[in-house]
Amino acid sequence: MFRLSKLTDYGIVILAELALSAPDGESVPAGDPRPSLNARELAEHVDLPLPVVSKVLKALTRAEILDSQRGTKGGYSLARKPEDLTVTEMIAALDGPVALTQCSEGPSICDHEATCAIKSPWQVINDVVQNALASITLADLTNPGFAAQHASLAGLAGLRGLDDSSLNEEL
Amino acid sequence: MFRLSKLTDYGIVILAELALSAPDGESVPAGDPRPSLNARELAEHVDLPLPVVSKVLKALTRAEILDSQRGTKGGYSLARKPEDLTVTEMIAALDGPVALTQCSEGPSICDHEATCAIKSPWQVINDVVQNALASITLADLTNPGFAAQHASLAGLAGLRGLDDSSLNEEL
DNA sequence: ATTTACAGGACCCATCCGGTCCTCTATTGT
DNA sequence: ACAATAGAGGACCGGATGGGTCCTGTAAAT
Repeated sequence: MFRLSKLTDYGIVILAELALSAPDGESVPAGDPRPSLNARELAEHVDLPLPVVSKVLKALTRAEILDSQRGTKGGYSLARKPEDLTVTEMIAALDGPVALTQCSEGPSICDHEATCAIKSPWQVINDVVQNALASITLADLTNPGFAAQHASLAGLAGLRGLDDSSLNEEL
Repeated sequence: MFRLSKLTDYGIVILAELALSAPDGESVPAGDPRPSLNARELAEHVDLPLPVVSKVLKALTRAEILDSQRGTKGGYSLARKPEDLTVTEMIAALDGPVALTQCSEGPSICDHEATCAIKSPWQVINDVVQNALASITLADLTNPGFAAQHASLAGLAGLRGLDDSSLNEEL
């Protein structure tokens, strides 16, 4: 169906929630290990069952996107600044690496390589998508102006039409 | 897993095969209703089971991407020129419309709209991906130089870095 | 020591996808 | 008119995957 899994969707929403709760540039000011929110609080904010949120948080921690702290006062916080976290990474952490087709995962996996007329173009398509997603960061997602600014521009970010001058000023 | 379905993958390969078999610009020269290939021939070329290929061909015909002809000497041919068929359309025909998340499908589908911090950015992400895919046509896929030409450029097609001058000459 | 909260993994169920098959209709050629 | 060919449409089944829950263990704070 060419859709991200719900878990991934949740994950990105949760990350946005965390970014909004730690509005300082340095989410973890190095001296203070107090995590911004714990799983229960996040589940409430996002209005999803705690076990689900918990599952997502664990995956994000394993991917080193979040830092976790155990114990009483434990919880989660962003491991990096929102500007340094791309959508591609979020997806990779929860849905696995972006690979639109099996042959995008690596060579010699597909049985039909011999007869396939378009091996390498797939790789290009994959890269195009991956980079489109890598161009958006968590900071963009939580920036209220982002959607408005890009609503009309988004249509131009493909391989063609890149000489449109209005694209040159970006946030 | 964020992957296209195999059927979609097959479909694109099959379309490439058809494009290569009808190398003239006008795949159907209007006067001659003889389809280029039938399902059995395509199945052989692509080395996939006939029923599978057949299923894909039917879907592509329903989407008006292919023209079909019944009876003896029947078969399939491209309904348009390869330059006028985008990857987005191929995907939509076989996998449904590109909608990375449920809320990309339309408003008021998601239960969490009230609490969701990043409704509209998703729409932007979706558009970015969709347009990245819309920038590639069937003609590109069958062009042997395409992959080589774009291997190094593909990384630049996101929302940032669009002022790179080397992107301006496209095929 | 107790309580809190994360870590890790097992588990079940619903859904979807890949693949096959059967029947029907349209076209061509004899 | 008839037979042969080829697409149209849809039913169907088994396996894989994803969504969601739960249980046990471990680390930190009071």
